[in-house]
Amino acid sequence: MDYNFREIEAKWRTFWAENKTFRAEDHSEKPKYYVLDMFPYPSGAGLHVGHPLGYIASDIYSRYKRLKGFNVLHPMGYDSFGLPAEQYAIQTGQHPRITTEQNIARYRDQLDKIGFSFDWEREVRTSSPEYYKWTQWIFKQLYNAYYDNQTDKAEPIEKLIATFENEGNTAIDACTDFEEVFSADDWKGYSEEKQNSILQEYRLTYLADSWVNWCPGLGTVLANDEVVNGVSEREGHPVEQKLMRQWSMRIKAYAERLLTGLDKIDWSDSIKDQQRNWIGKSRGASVRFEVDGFDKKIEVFTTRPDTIYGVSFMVLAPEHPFVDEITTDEFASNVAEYKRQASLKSERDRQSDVKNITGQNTGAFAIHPFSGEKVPIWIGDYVLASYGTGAVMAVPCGDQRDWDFAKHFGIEIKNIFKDIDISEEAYTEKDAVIANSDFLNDMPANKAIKTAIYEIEQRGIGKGKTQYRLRDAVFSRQRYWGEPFPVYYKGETPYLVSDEDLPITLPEVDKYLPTEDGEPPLARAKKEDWNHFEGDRMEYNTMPGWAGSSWYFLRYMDPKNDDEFVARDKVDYWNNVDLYIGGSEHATGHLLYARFWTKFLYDMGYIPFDEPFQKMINQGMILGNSAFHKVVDISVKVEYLSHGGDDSEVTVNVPMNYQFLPMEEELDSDGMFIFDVLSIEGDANSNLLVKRVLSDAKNLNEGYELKSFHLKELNVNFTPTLKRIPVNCIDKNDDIILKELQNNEFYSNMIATSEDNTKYHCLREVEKMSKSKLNVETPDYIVDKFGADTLRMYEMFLGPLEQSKPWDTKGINGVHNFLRKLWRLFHDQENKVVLDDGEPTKDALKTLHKTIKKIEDDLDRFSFNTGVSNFMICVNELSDQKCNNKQILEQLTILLSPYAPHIAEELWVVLGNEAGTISYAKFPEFNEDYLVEANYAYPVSFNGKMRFKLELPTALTPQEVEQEVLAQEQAQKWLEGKEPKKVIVVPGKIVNIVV
RNA sequence: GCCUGGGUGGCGGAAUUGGUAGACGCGCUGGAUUCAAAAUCCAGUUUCUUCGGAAGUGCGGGUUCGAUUCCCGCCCCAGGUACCA
Repeated sequence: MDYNFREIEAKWRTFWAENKTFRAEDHSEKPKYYVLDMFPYPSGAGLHVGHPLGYIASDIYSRYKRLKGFNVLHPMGYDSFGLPAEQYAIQTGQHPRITTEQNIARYRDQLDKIGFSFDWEREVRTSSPEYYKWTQWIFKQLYNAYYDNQTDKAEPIEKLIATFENEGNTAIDACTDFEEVFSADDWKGYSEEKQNSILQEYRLTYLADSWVNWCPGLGTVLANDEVVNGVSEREGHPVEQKLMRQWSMRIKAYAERLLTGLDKIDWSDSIKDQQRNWIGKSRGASVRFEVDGFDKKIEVFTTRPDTIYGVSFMVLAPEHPFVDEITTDEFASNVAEYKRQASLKSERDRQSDVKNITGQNTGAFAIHPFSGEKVPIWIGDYVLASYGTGAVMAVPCGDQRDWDFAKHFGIEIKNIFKDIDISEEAYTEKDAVIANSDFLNDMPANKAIKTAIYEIEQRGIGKGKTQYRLRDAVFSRQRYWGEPFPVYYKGETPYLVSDEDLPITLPEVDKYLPTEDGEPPLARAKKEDWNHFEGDRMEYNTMPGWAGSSWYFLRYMDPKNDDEFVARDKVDYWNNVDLYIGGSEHATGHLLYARFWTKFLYDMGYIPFDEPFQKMINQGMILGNSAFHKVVDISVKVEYLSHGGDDSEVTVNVPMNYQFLPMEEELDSDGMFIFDVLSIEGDANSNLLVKRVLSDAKNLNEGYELKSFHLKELNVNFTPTLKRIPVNCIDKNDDIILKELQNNEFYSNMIATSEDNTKYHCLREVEKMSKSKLNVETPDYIVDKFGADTLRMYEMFLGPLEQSKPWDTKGINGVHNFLRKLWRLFHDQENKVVLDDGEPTKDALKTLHKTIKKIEDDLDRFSFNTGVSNFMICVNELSDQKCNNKQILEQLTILLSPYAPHIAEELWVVLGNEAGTISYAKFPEFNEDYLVEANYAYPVSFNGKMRFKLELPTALTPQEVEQEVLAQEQAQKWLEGKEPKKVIVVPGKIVNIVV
């Protein structure tokens, strides 16, 4: 073998590990560069080829930056708290820590094989007590802080308490939903418990009864971003709304800064837009409508205060607190019935049932704050209790839902838009001129909005307001395998554990299930099971999955520090992440929470930056190529007679199920299975089904002799169904490899109707790669067969990093051959090194410098796929030139080393360099002089169509070029004797002649 | 519906500021080598063609000497999101 990748790669992997080649220094004269991957959850399934895609890209970039003279921080770790290990623990009793450790070992093994330049000394695991000690500590900081709207940052809670003691809460503008007013004296008179509960209303993490997404299937609550279409994101269990006492994070306080911060970071528009939509800022006004005959005011939020004269009714959410009180006797039973119906509908139904308009009149009226007219108050479930105030002023002419509602129930539709027809639908554009609206008449909408808000504030019926869709994030989970809270209770009042008692480690429990009383699993721990116990009890909840991942990028800077979460001098040096690579699925979860915590830690003065990830690239998914084949289900009931050693006769009735794998010719034109092929008539030995049943019957009845036998029942489903075939049982022509399939335990009841492999051609379909879809391809297999360098380059060669693309091993030979071709530049037929020490040729220099330029450009714009192409072009050209010049090959080797580090290390030594030094070699310098040519082959086009090329000196002026071109015989031919209308000469590019 | 991407040979894809459309690789076809196969090497490979050319980057228009690239209007695909007032 010429290019022995197995030997080479094993050798350099060991070398890097032993020499700690990729250790990052915390302080350096070099400029720093921080390249981060989203750390993985170590699942039991191991890595498939999609996982390393982003890691390969970030590794290439890290190695490139090292060559460019940067001190690079490129760490890796594990997001190792999570549900799957806990579910496994519930099923098997194995401690999640053990499962997790096993999975991490497997991940590490797989990662190591790919040759990543991680600094493994900095590894972090969110589930290790040394790590979560600091997650608990950050929680404490959040608890001891509130958000001051005046300073526009988080402040210590002591500052708030001092203000309460001196001035009460009127002097404070803080982020809270607390509306009661108290004086300094009131405050001082409150009990500790009362003070504590008021403070909860201000703290950045707080305990409150809140409506949560309760998932009975998982026995825990979920955050909004973990719920998709009313079911849990990962497992698909239904989710319902439930009022529970939970820890929450006051992320709302940061809504505005999370929005504006997006402008200064280099992320994709799609992720930024997702975050903007999630935060959901809308500007408008809150307006209070008096209820006729009650001392009550309904507050609504509207983005269109300019349309207030178009209000012809109001709609409250069925859960709105006023509903029962204001409903008239006449409508009481209908309203009660409507409320009941609405409560029965799951969130999911309510969301999906958009077209169906429902509602109910309450009989009550509100007073229009400007016109004084009475407008009816309705309830309807299209108004959400959880958004805004749970009530809307309905303007049917300007809002399609209000219009539909009004039409459906025959409510008046007022037109307040000048010269606009609203008889067929509402007019929702903000560009109309207002009419029939008293003081707003003849104003364009945007002016009318401002005027209306001014007038609303003047009359004291409301005020201009900014509303956010973003909700505070629930921070408790009723699970075992997560960070315990640094919290204990005296009665119902929570207290923080002091810093010197951290971490509160996970206590051992007998089972990982909730208690009989429905308490979380930690409630099973006895007092002595806790490493620290205070008060009446410890907190039973654990933190959600996103707790540990919200700050892990900081810990890599100082992973072993036992005194601080990160030392200030280290975080000052490394600063924020320069390049973050990971999937876009975390847009509204991890990426938002990490930004939130970063801003908080910045506010508190612990870190010098308030955006964690300066530039982010979202790699696309690698999709699997699932295989399907038609199968026919057959169930058989067999009755047979046998007798055992004692001569006793036994009649046995056995139901058996089989699946037939039919050949294409065994299906008729409608795709129906032709029964003939398994007719039980005829020779038993030649009939596959009979043969199979006989052999199974024998096995079933061991020790007995089979005497007679007949099929009692035979059911055939003549319509074949498509069945997934594991992709490792498919050959490169998409035909099933029968031997492989028959070895698979899940296919043991399958009978192929022929022994010939080529008869079973599979349909392929591109889907998400997953274990359940039987389309998983592992990197281990590729590394074993082709080597890590081939895997790295091939994954990059598949297509643009950010694009989703199907995995297809067909092209892998091309990349592997490229590396072999590279090897052959250095070696002769006998695999002996043959290098030329002399001066390089002009052609070779040109090829090299062209490549330097392209590779560098490609890396700078993260175009790794074209990078691989350019290496191929380079090696093809050098091969054609028969170039084995040492200087050229040395530069090429450095250039290639980020992509294919193992072979580069090997060739680097072949070239006579010291082992291991290539990682910190100097990136080749591009010199344009080598590309300067005396001549250029001008493409000459006529009316934009390229007709021929003409080689001309590059020094010619445009006029000279024009003359030369027109003097050509070919040019005259294309002119057909006519005079050219115009000749355009772009020097060094193109000549275009207009005829 | 809205937002963000995207649509180029048989396939993955390239064309960075408007300037030779299809780089590079796969696959396929033919040839060389071989007893044979694998591997390797060479040539060809957008389509149609009367072999002169003609058409061609989802569709229809436009701007331009020149458009995959810019503008307008559609269609389709992927991802996100939604009674958000």
